[in-house]
Amino acid sequence: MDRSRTPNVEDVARAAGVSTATVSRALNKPDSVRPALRAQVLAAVERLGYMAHAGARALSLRRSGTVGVIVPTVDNAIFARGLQAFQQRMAQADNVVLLAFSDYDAAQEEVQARTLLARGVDALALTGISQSASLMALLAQRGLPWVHTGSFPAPAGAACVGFRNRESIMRAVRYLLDIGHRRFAMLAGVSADNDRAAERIAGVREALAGASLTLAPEALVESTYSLQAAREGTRALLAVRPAPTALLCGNDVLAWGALLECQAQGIAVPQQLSLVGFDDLEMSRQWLPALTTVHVPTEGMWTMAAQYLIDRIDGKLAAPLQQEIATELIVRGSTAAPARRKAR
Amino acid sequence: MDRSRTPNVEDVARAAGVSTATVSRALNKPDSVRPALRAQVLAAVERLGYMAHAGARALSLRRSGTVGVIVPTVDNAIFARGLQAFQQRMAQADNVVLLAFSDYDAAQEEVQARTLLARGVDALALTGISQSASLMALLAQRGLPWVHTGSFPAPAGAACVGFRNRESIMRAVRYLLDIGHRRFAMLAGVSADNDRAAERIAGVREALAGASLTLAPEALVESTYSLQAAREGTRALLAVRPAPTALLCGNDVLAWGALLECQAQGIAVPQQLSLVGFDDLEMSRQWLPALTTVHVPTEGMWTMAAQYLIDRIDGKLAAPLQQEIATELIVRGSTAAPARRKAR
DNA sequence: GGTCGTGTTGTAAGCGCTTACAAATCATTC
DNA sequence: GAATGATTTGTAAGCGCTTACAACACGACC
Repeated sequence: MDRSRTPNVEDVARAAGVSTATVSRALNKPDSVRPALRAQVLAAVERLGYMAHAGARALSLRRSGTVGVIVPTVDNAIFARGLQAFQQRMAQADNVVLLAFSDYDAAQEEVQARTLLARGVDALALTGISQSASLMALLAQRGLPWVHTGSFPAPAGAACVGFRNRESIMRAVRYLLDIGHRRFAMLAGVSADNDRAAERIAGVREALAGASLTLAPEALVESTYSLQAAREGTRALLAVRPAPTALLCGNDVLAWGALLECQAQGIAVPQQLSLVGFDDLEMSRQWLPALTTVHVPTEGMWTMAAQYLIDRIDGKLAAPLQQEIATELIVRGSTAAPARRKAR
Repeated sequence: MDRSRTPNVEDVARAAGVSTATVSRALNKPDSVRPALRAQVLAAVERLGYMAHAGARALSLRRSGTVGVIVPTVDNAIFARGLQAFQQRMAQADNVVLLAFSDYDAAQEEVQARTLLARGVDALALTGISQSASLMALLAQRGLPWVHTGSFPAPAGAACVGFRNRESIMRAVRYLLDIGHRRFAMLAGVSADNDRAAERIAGVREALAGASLTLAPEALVESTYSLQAAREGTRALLAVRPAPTALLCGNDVLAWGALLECQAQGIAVPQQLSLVGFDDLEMSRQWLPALTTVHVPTEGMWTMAAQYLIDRIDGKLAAPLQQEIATELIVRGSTAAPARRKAR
């Protein structure tokens, strides 16, 4: 039992008294080899602890069984959940996931994508649609299947599984308008290199315009997605006069920051300020008050994205899919009609 | 410009008017080829959009440039942050990260690990030390470098970068004892397949024993790491009589759940109940009251784990490293001396 | 018994890369 | 100018797997 070398097909073939072709067949299309032989082969495999060399396999199969995914970060639960769903679906299809982060930066995203391509991924999942043009060109040129998640629609020729960020947040704004709000502020995500953040800002603007309102420059703050930054941003917005009665947040994390800042300042939510998030993370449900937010079916979305790539890799699907996901406004305790008299 | 095939070394060699060996050298050890030729080669590479086939490369180099990591989940920020640090360090070293999840289940962990091994990872990072014996045997037998994170020490022969979970939480308990607490409860993580959760329970027990106290069976609840479950667990613990004055939580997520439940029940923290977490996530700092918790330098820990694997892959390091990381009790607003008179 | 078709197995050619070794080139020294 | 050594380049083998194709075995049928 010297294990000077990790065993290869040839070793297994010898041990089982068959040819390498038979070993390969026994492993990859069991039906094509007689049961007796197959058993011998599998026994030898077991005995030697054989595992096919992935590189060699990729070389001859022209596919690596590997799929890349790039998310901005995984520190936000929305991506954490999505990534997990994606990985799970991929694992079921016997694909393994190569992970990289863009940190909300298109240049970094391109660098990471190139690295993944160099590793021979069979497909690539990306977040949003604000990738660099050169990255898009590269993917198209190499004929690699890829999909954008979280945004809809995607540019022509590209596949996506996502939702309309603009329309989704517009529903929230209209709801606030309906219950009487007129003075709005927005704590948005950083819109550079982030179409979703940008679209949500645009959505708020558009919905307000529908009610002949506008968002004053000082009533819009872009913030990174940390609680710290969100609190600072909120502080600035709370200082605006006349004070806003409703604060729209680019996502739930920002909304949590806003809520914490309100608690710290003793501002009652929703009595003095209505707060709306976006994403509907678990914590938003548990918070006190529970957060009114736009629900996004993240797991389902990423699972569909994974499935699309799988189908694409298998050649079961020829054309790029553009799949729209429905979102839903979930009204909870953080929003209410504005107080009758001028607040504060 | 027909691109019927993705270009290979031979295409580049032809285009640059050199041999394939020179192309390979120009790319991998530039110094060994004359500047003039090197420039020709790089130009051809650029022109053709050449990218070396990773599988072929892995086959001939006997290494894949790929490292696997298995975490229980990424839904908890502690792993999200760690994973990100790990990926970043690996990317710097030109390694790519294959991700899989164990979902706190040793059997699933083994399945996932086998999949990663089959994909030819050069090394593997694991969470904790409660892996199945068969997985450990497999890794040892294949001679694959691997590392356990978050636990210290690891079994002989294994490498780890982690901390002493038991001693870490004991400091928290002693602090509570010091400020006068005598009635304790613990909202622990599920200890099956989770040495960290188990050690933290053991630590609480041990520290209490040092003060001649014990944890009554009904004063210990094991909960999964969701806010929902944590709240339910807390509810049970709050119903224990005499009521506890201090609640130790297995991690920050559980502590958040506990805090939310207290808020919902109108129990004042820390006046009526002192609350301690574990991990020191960003949110714990921002919360109101801010959470007293055990700080764990996650990013640094995972970065060191990554570095260890890199060194191991490069052969720069021969023996398994057992690296202890220091933790620190951070006292914030969620703990205080118990009220003088019997609570409630 | 010979022929044919069907199903199973083996032989060997690649997949694309790196690198040991051989060959060629070039500078240096006598 | 030839010999020597150092440096650069090319040739070709080999990494481990899959699979086209050839070979073979076997039963059915005439």
